Amino acid sequence: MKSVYDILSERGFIEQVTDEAEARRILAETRVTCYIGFDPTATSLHIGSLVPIMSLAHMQRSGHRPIALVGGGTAMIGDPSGKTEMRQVLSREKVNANAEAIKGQLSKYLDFGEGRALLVNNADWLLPLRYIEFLRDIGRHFSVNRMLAAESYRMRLETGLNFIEFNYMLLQAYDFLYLFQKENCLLQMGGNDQWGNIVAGIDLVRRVEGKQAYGITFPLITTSTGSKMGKTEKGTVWLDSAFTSPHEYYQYWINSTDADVERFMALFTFLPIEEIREVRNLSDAGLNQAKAVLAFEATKVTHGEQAAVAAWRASSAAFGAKPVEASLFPSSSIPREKAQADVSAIPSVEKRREDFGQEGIPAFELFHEAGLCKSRGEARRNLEQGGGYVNGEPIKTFDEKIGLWHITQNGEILLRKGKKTFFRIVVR
RNA sequence: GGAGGGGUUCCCGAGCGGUCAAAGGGAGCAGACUGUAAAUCUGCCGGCGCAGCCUACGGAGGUUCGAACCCUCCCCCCUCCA
Repeated sequence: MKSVYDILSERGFIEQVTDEAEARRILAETRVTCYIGFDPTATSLHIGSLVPIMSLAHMQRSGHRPIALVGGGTAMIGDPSGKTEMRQVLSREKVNANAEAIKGQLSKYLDFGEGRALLVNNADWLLPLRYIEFLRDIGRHFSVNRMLAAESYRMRLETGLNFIEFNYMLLQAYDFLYLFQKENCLLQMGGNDQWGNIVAGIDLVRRVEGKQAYGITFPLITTSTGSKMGKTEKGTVWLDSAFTSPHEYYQYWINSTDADVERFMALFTFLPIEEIREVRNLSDAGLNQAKAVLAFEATKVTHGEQAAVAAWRASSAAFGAKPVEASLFPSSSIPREKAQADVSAIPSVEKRREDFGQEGIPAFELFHEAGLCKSRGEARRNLEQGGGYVNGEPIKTFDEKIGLWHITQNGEILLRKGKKTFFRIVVR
């Protein structure tokens, strides 16, 4: 049977490991408690946190015990690793609020049932720390010389690093020690920029406890076009449906670049790796079907089956997509029939008939109001450049009137910006 | 504390009295080509029904017909010295 190490490895989760042979062995032969830290810097996690989340989910599926650590304490310091500038320090209230929100999100991916997983907040043990004791017990184990040599600090040595940030490494290392002692946590994982912090934790465990702990880092995920993951015209792709609707989430994934499909499926869905490998043999229409499966499965993981189906319907209807063949990705629960024309997952706003008046509303105003464009000026430009449509018909001038006469049988007006951003005006 | 350098539009980065809503690049948006892809080419890229007006170059004042550019004070960052 495959161990979770094999699974993570073949799915592209592993960038570096501290002691590969041993890490492999303990993950194959014992039940391991492992942890990853999440920064409560916003009220929602975004796509960038998906790799860590998925890795914990794989751990749990393989019978190990994951700990999701919300960095309510460390967020008050700010991790300088790999950053050019100092991060803004958040207020304590803000950090607490964010930590709570993130806890809620994580429980959608992991089962925090008794003994299955753990959710902790390092504010609980970091905040009560006493400075002198901490320095004596923990600080003494750290070599400033070695810290200065760390890759994660190098960038900051050029632009400046203040003491509070320099301390970050100690706190994170202490987290590891604490979880090692309290929960017998043997493994810390994290993004590759966390390598220095993770190794510092392993070191601390060895010095204090004389025991061996382990670390795994994930590769930094970028799209093959070179941009960072999870950015769209509307900004960050969040995991919270209040910020990024399931439909937008689905659209984000289905718009993946060809070259990313296989890699993303392995990282962001639970489909069997053998089926994912088939992507290599696909091209054109087949690849587009694979993208639909990627989008569907990824949406299912964070928003659930029902939302995924709704997003699939809306997307298929809007773009006239053909159903995914039964032979492709048999493990996927994506519907195989032709999607019924249901656009209800497309973002919408309600308007009253009176709002349109006799004359109708100028298109650029409506586009702005619908949130399709950030300003009227932008709407104007898009429309002048031929990027606007009502019910599929191109809008010719930026102030073309949109009125009651545009309402279709289902009582809606369908707006579209560019090739793929749709919006519904539901008229009451 | 002393000496020097610097804070420019989403990011990098030019500008150093008018011709500056500010070069160039990146990101982004739209159009063409396509497969809801990439690459490429074209246009756009502060706000406003926009040949005009308003708001902007760390903050507050000042000099000037006119300031992102000059002066004063303040805030923040960097380097060297203490």
